[in-house]
Amino acid sequence: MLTEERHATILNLLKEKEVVKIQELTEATGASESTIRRDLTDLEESGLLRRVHGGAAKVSRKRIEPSMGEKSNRFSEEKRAAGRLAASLIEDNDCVFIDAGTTTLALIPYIQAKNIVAVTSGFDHLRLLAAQGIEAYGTGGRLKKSTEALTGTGAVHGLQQYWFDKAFLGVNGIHLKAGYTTPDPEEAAVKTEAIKRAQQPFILADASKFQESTFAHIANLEDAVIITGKIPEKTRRMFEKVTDIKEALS
Amino acid sequence: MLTEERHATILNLLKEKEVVKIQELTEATGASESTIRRDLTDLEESGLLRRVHGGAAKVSRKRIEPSMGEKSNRFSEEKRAAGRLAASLIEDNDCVFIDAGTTTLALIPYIQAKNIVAVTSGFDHLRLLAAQGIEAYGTGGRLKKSTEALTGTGAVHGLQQYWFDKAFLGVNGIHLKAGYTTPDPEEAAVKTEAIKRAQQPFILADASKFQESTFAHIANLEDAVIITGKIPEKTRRMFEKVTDIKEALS
DNA sequence: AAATAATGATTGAAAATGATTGTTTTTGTA
DNA sequence: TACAAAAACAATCATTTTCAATCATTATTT
Repeated sequence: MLTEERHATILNLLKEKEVVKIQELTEATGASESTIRRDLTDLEESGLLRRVHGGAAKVSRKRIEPSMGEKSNRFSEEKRAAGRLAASLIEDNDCVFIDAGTTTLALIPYIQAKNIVAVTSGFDHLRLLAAQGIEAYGTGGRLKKSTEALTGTGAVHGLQQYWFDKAFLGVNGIHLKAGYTTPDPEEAAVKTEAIKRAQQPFILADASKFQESTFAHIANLEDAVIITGKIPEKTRRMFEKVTDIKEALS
Repeated sequence: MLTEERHATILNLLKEKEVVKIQELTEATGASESTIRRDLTDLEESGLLRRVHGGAAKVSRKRIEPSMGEKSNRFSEEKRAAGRLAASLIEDNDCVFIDAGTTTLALIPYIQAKNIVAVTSGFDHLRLLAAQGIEAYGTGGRLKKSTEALTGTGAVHGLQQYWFDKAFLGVNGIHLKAGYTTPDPEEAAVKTEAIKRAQQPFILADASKFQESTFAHIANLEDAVIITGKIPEKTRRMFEKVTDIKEALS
């Protein structure tokens, strides 16, 4: 059975039931436990299901808590490593921008610096920052439901009130020619503005984003420093000719 | 049975009954008493139920959902009536401002009008609006943790991008001399700005707010129409000399 | 052929569970 | 009220289950 088929089988089973056990999945697919576990890890990172001890569960659309505050720290190790590295760059008294998206969400729990001010376009980020006792500001703007990000001219306008020491952004593509890109132009505009208004802009990305490009241009590669988890040596050599790369080693 | 399944089972049982005994839960799930106890501890920490000696009890969740079905609380009934009346004032294609606070939160579920745009300074409000398929914008600004409101110059600045048909605000005091007041000056500034920018500003308030005054001035009584639940005849006569009052009769 | 990716088995670590302990709370009775 | 029995409790321990990491093997691509 092909990987894709297994993934489809798993998701179909989850349409009918609230949760599935690993054992049910090995029986349904004929694959080993290890393989199923890997499948579940992948599917969770794509946001298509939620892993639970013993199996997997449906993702509820309403999902109030981003299951971050809980112990279920099931971010990919890569994102965590990048998040940790990014957080370590924040110094006492900094004013920082934190972009919407799960990659940047992963850095928030690691922030140690005192007396910082954070502005964010992420809905969940705002609450998480405030919950950590960090002085948190929202950009304002339209709440885009799918990504839970504040976007559009409202957000850009909101940003123009501030000036940042550092900005931490997520993107969907990092491409030698296309630069940093993301699918939604409204979100791109916010990211572009944030990069403009930061002395040190950083892009957080995992390996899958390299050599990808999507619709809307954000900035050129040299406009920001890239923070990433482990990436292939080849990729690294290609991109570090154009901009700085901070590679988090776990 | 997986942990998640048990948790779901427990919560489902609690939807139907006010309390459940531990023994009922061990029978329903097949798990041991120890496990059920641990489940209850977890669920209580997540705020999803309340432990009582011998089992667990429902928790009334006023935080997120303004639990429509519940009729036990007199204040919430009053708020609901006012919310329903306020929502009926919103017409198709309106652009409205909805203030932070539980009073205004209560109006959101009753909005029927199509194709409206809503701007809000309330954190929960933003999500609730988006969840209802309403085009929702946040004001931006500092997230004040205690009230979950976006406040300060950031929020005022965000508001200045918009112009409203109607604005719905909550206040802490309605006083013949002091006008509308609220304890926090930062929040007051947001409310003042919203009233300025709306053709028809409304104040939502329950009876307890009348003849009260708190620190920060928002506006004068005549600057907005008051929407309220049932209030004493005497209060009504006093205040309707100065401004319009819409009294919701349940 | 060489590099890359996917798979299954194995391992020690981590998490969940059920039984047991002694303590606290409730209940019934004097 | 005072007291003792019963019920429910938190804390702890040993056992079982599940997990992530690693490695060797097998497909797949280059």
